[in-house]
Amino acid sequence: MAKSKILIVDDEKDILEFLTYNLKKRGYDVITANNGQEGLKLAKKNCPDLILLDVMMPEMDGIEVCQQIRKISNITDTYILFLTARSEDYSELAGFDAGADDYITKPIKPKLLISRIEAFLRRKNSVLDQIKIDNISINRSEYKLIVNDQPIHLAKKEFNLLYLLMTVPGKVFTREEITDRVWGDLIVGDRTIDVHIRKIREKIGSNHIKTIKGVGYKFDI
Amino acid sequence: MAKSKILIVDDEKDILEFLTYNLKKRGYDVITANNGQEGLKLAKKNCPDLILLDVMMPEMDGIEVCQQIRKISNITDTYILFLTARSEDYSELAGFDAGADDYITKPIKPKLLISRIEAFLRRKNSVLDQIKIDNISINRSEYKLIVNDQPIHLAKKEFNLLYLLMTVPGKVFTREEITDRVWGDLIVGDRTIDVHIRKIREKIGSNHIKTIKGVGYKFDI
DNA sequence: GTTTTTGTAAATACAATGTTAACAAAATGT
DNA sequence: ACATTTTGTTAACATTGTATTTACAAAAAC
Repeated sequence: MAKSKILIVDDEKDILEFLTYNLKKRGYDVITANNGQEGLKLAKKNCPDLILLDVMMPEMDGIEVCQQIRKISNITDTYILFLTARSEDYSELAGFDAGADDYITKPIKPKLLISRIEAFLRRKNSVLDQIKIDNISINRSEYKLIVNDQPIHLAKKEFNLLYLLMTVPGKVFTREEITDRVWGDLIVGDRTIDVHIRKIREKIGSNHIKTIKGVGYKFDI
Repeated sequence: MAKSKILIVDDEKDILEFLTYNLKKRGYDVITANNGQEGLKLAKKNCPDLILLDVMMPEMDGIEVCQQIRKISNITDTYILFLTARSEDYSELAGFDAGADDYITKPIKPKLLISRIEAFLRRKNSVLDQIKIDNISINRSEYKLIVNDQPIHLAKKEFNLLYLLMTVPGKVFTREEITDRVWGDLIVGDRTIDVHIRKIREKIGSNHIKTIKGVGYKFDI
């Protein structure tokens, strides 16, 4: 599966750079525009999966860009996320009426932004193919894991389990969630997950996957 | 995450069916009422995440239902969304004063409605997932507690207990409420809660959780 | 000043997870 | 088709961390 494409439209260069950095690090394909007109043009041309749209811009503001984009029939399933300063008194309603899917208020917290983006992309069923966190990079379509630039082999179940944990870093996955999503309907014994976790830890080091006793496991940075 | 529960209150059967159909299709748990009284009763009973409330209804109108609902203390974090015909001259202000969170004007466009609902629920869930008060931040899906920028480990029961108190800061939770919601059906001894409270205080400092003797505990700022 | 309620520390019981090794089942190579 | 290797699962036991109770002290209420 291809990397998800994200278009960022903002007239402030700092924010553009900040977002680009954070999103590229996370493995996205980032395109930028620093005004409404350019944003609209790039949206038409690239059909991004997600558009981050600053509301307050000179000449053509976010609301208008959004309305225009919503008129383009071949980008209907693009998610549009507005960036607003909390103080700006653009009504949220105006944004939603224009076809926005959600709001993020500045200052932007990268973690929150990423988690919203990924929640959406998951919902859209376009699963992330490539996840890179810290020194660990996992690529699903290639069944490939790289730790500290060294390729490491994982068996299928190990791979799927690690991949699952990495799709939402920090989130605790319960044992039930894990069996559901890695084993499917198969019912496996009590210690099976532990053994797999152990094998993964053996291979990627034991400081990434954390046990939350009585709850489940999570991949932590 | 569990399915979100949506209560629709409207006296027009067509609209009720139309909305029910569209929302169920989208995976929501839908409950309906065709007058204000019934709506109020169902709201009390079911604690829905979201209520779609027709303003114009015979006998008890939406404004009144909304006011009543806002008085019920255990459904404070329910979103209430008014349905109004654009022509109706109920003042929007009256609705907001009564505690509405937003308006949707009829005729209802399913896509717009859904996107607003999802924006609301996303915001609600992300808010509820992460609670930050003063120097304490608690994150449910990550089972993570941060005090003064330092991560602190809590055991499961401790975590759930603190989380419960923090969901409604200032509210006194009785011992019964606490056992119900943290321990479930399990019956535990008299001192168990105290011991857990003690352990939490040990970890986050003792100035946040206050004892209301003869009643229970609360998290205070 | 007595009673009730809550706080605390330590002891104990309990449950969840880690670990190893053995075996079964798949996959791969010849 | 057979042998070989890899992968997946289970069982048994060790280990860890968590939950609960106990017994008593302290505080607040009456």
